[in-house]
Parts: sequence; C-alpha cells; structure tokens
Amino acid sequence: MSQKVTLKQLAQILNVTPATISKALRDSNDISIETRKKVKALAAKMGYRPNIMARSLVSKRTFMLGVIVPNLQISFFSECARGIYERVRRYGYEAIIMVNDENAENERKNLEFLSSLAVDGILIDAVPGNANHRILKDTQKMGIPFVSYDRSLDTLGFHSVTIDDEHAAVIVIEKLVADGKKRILYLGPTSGISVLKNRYSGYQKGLEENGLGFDPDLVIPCEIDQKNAYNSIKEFIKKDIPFDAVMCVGGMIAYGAGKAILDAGYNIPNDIAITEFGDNDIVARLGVPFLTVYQYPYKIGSMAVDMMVDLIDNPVKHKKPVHKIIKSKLIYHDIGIKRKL
Amino acid sequence: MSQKVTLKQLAQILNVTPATISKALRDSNDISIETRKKVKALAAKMGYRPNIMARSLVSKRTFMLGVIVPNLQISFFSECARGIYERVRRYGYEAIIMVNDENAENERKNLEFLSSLAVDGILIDAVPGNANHRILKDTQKMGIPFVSYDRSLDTLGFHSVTIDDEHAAVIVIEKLVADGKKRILYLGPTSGISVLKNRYSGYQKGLEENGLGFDPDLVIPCEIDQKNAYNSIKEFIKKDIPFDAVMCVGGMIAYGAGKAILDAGYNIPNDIAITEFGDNDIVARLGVPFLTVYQYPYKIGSMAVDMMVDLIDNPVKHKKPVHKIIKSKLIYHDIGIKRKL
DNA sequence: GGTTTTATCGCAAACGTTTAAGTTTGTTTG
DNA sequence: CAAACAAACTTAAACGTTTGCGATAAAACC
Repeated sequence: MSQKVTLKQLAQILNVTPATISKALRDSNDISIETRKKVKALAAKMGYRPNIMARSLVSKRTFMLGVIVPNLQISFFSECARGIYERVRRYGYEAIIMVNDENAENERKNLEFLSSLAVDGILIDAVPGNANHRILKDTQKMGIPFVSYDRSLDTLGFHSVTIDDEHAAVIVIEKLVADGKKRILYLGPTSGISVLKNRYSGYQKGLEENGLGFDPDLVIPCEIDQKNAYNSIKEFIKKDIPFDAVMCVGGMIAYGAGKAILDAGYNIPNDIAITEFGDNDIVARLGVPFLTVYQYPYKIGSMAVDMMVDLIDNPVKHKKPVHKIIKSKLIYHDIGIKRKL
Repeated sequence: MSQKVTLKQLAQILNVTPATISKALRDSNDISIETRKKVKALAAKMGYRPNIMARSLVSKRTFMLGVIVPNLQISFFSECARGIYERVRRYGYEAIIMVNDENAENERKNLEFLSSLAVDGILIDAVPGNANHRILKDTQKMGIPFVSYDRSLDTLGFHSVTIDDEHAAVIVIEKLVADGKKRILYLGPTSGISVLKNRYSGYQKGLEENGLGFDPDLVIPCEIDQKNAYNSIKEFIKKDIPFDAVMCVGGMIAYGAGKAILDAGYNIPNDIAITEFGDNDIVARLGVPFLTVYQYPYKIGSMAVDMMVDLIDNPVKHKKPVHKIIKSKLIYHDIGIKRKL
C-alpha cells in the first residue's frame, strides 16, 4: 500500500466500473450482496478512504459545519466549541473550528476560507463592530446558513443562541451592592454587538434599581484584550477616582484588569471586587475570589448546532430568525480562602 | 447575488472561457493586463470564492493541515493549538483542528476524516496506547506526512517536538523534596507513549537521586480523565497509606486529584502538595498553590508547524525522523497567598 | 412462449477547477 | 517578405466521486 487508493483502482482490481464500487460501498441494492461484500473487503484491505472533495463536488453537501470562535484560551469559548463539535458528530457532521482572536481581519479570512470550503453552515461568535457585516450578508446570500451563538447578530437576521445578558448584569450589580460596593466600574466595549449593549444596559439598570446613580466617569471603554484591559485599569487608577468594584464583560478583560489591580497593591475583593461573564478558568489564575456569571457554554454550543441542523434540513420553514435565550447563573468563587490550615 | 458564483459564470458574463478566468485571477501573464483587471473586478463584485475542493482535486494540494489535539479545556493544549494555527497562516496553510478527547475511537475518526479531506499533513498529540498505530502507519504510507508534538510517537518514526520530560520530572521531585516531602505519589498512565514513560522514569530517577526509595505502592495508574483521577485518589486515601505529595502527569488529572484531596479535608500544599505538567489554567481553579512545569506550548506548536512545512517542501531530505526537544521550566503558583490585607 | 419484471451492472455526464498543448492573430526579424 | 516569434486566448483532459438512465440476462408471469 502506498499513495492514495481511489475508486478507480478498486474497480480495476475487481474488474468492474467505479460506479459499481461507489454503489456497493453505499449499500445500494443495485449491487448484489456478494459483490458488495467483495468490494467492502477489498476497500478495507486497501485502506480506501473516500475523497471528500470529489464527493462534495457532485453531491453539493460537505457535511462540514464551520465554527468561528473568538479564541481557545478562554474556557467559556472552548466549552462552547466542545458543545458544538460533540453535538455535530451526532448528526453526522464534522466541525471545522476557526479562531478569530477578536480580530475582524482574521474573521474575514475565516469566513472566506469556510465559504471556499463550501461548509454546509456556519456557527459564529462574531467580533464586535460591523466590519464584516457585508461579507457575512454576502456569504449568507450565497446559500450558507448562519447561526450566531453567545453574541447575536440580530441586525443580520441570523438565528441565535445567547444568554440573558441584561438580567445577568443586573443581578451581578445586585450582589456587588449587597456586598457593600458603591462605585462600580464598567470595563469593556459598550456597543457593536448585542451582548455588549445588553450587558451595558444591564449595568445601568442595575445601578438605578439599587439606588446608585449612573456615572459615565466609571465607564471605561476597552477592547477585548488582556493587555488593553491591564493598561486601561492602570491608567484609571492613576486618576485617583475612587472605585470598589469592576464589572468586566469577559474573562480576558477580567484577567488583565485583575492583574493591574493586584500590581497596584490593592486587595481583591476587599478593596476592589472583580466580576466577569463566562466563569473562565483564566480568571482563577489571579488567585483571588471573583464573581462570575455561568452561562452554560456547552448547552449554548449544542443548541446552536440543533438550530443549524434544523435550518439545513428545513430551509423554507424558517422565515424569521429564531432567538433562543439561555438562563445564566451567578457564581462566587472563593479562591484563596483556604479550606483548612 | 445569490447561490455560489463559479468560474463558469464569470466566464459567461465576460464572454471568455473558464480557463481565462482562472489564469487571470492567478495573474498568469498568459492573460492581458486589462483582461485581468476586468476579471478581478467582476470577481470582487460578484463575491466569487474559489471552490477549494475543485481546486485541490486537480492540484493535489489542499493547503490544509490537520491538527489533532487531546482537548481544548486544558490550556496547555489550546496554547499549542494557537501556536499551530497562527504559524500555519504564515505559510499560507489553514489548520483543521480536531479533538480526540483522550479517546482512541475519536482519534481514529479524526484521522479518517483528515485523510478523507486529503490534508497536506497532520500534526498530532496522540492518545496513549497503540490502538491507532495501524491507521497512523497506513495514513502515513498513503502519503500524508506526520509530526507529533507534546507526545512523541517514536516507534512510528514520526518527527516530533517534545519537552525534556524525564529531566522535568526529576526537578519536580527535587523541589518537592526540598520542601520536605517524602512520600510522593505518581498519578497517571505509566506507559503507552513516550511522555508518560519519560515522566515516570524521571519520577523514579528523581526519587533515587534524592535518597528516597522507589515504592510501587505509591504509583497509581489512572486514565487521563478528571473523574478517574478523583476516584483514584479518593480510593487511595481510604487505604490509609500516608503520602504528602502527588505528582500528576497532566492538568486534567491534577484537577481531579486536587478536588479529591480538598474534599477529604486536607490542606494543599501543607498536608499534601500537588504538581502537574503544562501550567494549566484549570488547576488554578482549585484555588490552592501548586507546582507545575511550564512547557512553552506556543513554541511547541509553532515548531511543529515549521517541521511539517519543511517535511512537505523537502520530502526526500528527511530519511530519519527528527526529534526536537524544548527545555521546560519549573513554576510555583502561590495561588491563595493574598498579596495584601 | 412471448411478455413483463427483476437483478445486476455499465455508461456517461456532471461537479468546479487547473494546466499542458493547441490556435489564432499580430508583430518582429534577418 | 517569408519565417520565426510573441501575445492572448481556447480546447480539452484530468482530478475522484455520484447518479440517473440504459443494457443485458435471467426469472417470473399469464
């Protein structure tokens, strides 16, 4: 055995045509049972692997689903990915995982690749901003269905699976206030995509409902990037504006912000508490307690797959986009509180 | 615009043949400059995306590299993946990331898919055991080159990028002994693949060199699985055999073991210290200090890519497999030691 | 025994590209 | 001015499959 085995080769050996081999392997009852057996035996012996490209070219189906994920370092995202690729298998698909690294340019390349690959659908957790709205829209028009997860792209009419971001933000504020916090920073992008808008509005709503006024000075715009978050907090601390908590829109930001706070010599959570969304492992690295919103990432991923498969199988049925919302849960990690001495 | 745009369609519009379009887009000087411009303009306007399948079918190159990673929850692996997919881009390839979840059956499916996809090469961090040796060998014979990273597959003659596992294990023991530990457990598989063998032999060597005898009772075989690790430690504790440290072969195991120890009411690291390989985020979740070996995962990934590309570009040159070894580094995380009160 | 049915396979086109080898002009050269 | 050449395309085959239709022969039917 050497080089790739093709249908044609198998056909030659058995003195039949490639068509016969193809049908035999797919158990077509066009072919006699004994021939099927012979074919399968030879295929197994020769280690035949069907060429997906050739097959897809004629069948117009790849049984591959594209998955765009912001990154794999944040455990929320990798759990989403797990939910996706495990679920996808059950439907007979394979997941092609691509990372945009919170970067529109990367995301564009991902989309171009996936559409060139002719995947049967794309599950996306998109970057903030609308830099790629055009290509997203175009790709969809080309016949590739989209489902957005985590961050919804409502303006594009995609189906989506998200969490109750606004409400989650409100209860985070509630908990902080209950803990005696009064000056709560908001750190992250405030617009661009729905999640951010919703968390931001939840932040404002939470402040109002708990008798704390909204103070624009406490809102720090910041990219979804660890270093950017670190520097933003570092700069803010220099301003000497008092604050006792930071609400971060994600784990990457929380980690950066937390480091800056610790480096400045403050205690977390006594001096300054930090909160984030996603219950991310990386935040635990800070070695201090933190408040987080658990978002059932595995469920988000697998539900997104369900929606996608439904969308592929019943294309007409779906006129207007469906938006599923998953209830989140507040968690407090008492990291560093030793259990026993 | 709707449905996919093909070369043929562009050709029809411009009244030329598909061949002309193809050449124009690749800037062949077979085609006049003005025609090239016209073609490119139209292609952009129509949102043309070359069909990778059709292209690869004739060119025999996909410019895709398969990547098999044990899982994405362990930050060591996701960092390897990042090293890989970022590096791969620089060479004009795309990475197709697949997860085996430490399961041979999954890995087999991954391999079958990737060979069906006809990727130009496969980077693999394989499951322990030799269940897939046959298919690995066969796939290689079919003309798909392999590079193993993290865990080497020396018996198969693959090129590899690994760390200095044995030495790393020795210095872990050294540090534990320096901290006064005397009865050190070994938790994980002890054979199957080189990493495990090397860490295990490093464990033994470390004990000898530090005047502690090797005690087989302190070796607990265990699958690379969180629950399995949890239960193994739980059962071991019941036996009332004293121990004051656990050397875990990886993050997943360390997390499970750590939980079992904490649940049993012991203090980490005072009563029982834990160590692992990979500097994994998930271990930080335990909220206690731990000793770990940092293995430069990003570097492992990117070097594996370099080797692969070299292998693809100069297939003859490589007779005997090349093994690169990356020096690791000991790190102690003082998680839970509050910086200021 | 002629006709219809059934079983088993071959034929050929098609999928969207790429590419070596033509073909048709027009231009240069000795 | 014939011969060689260059520019700008076109032709056609190929890549490895799938699939509807056609072909053949044997079996079943009335």
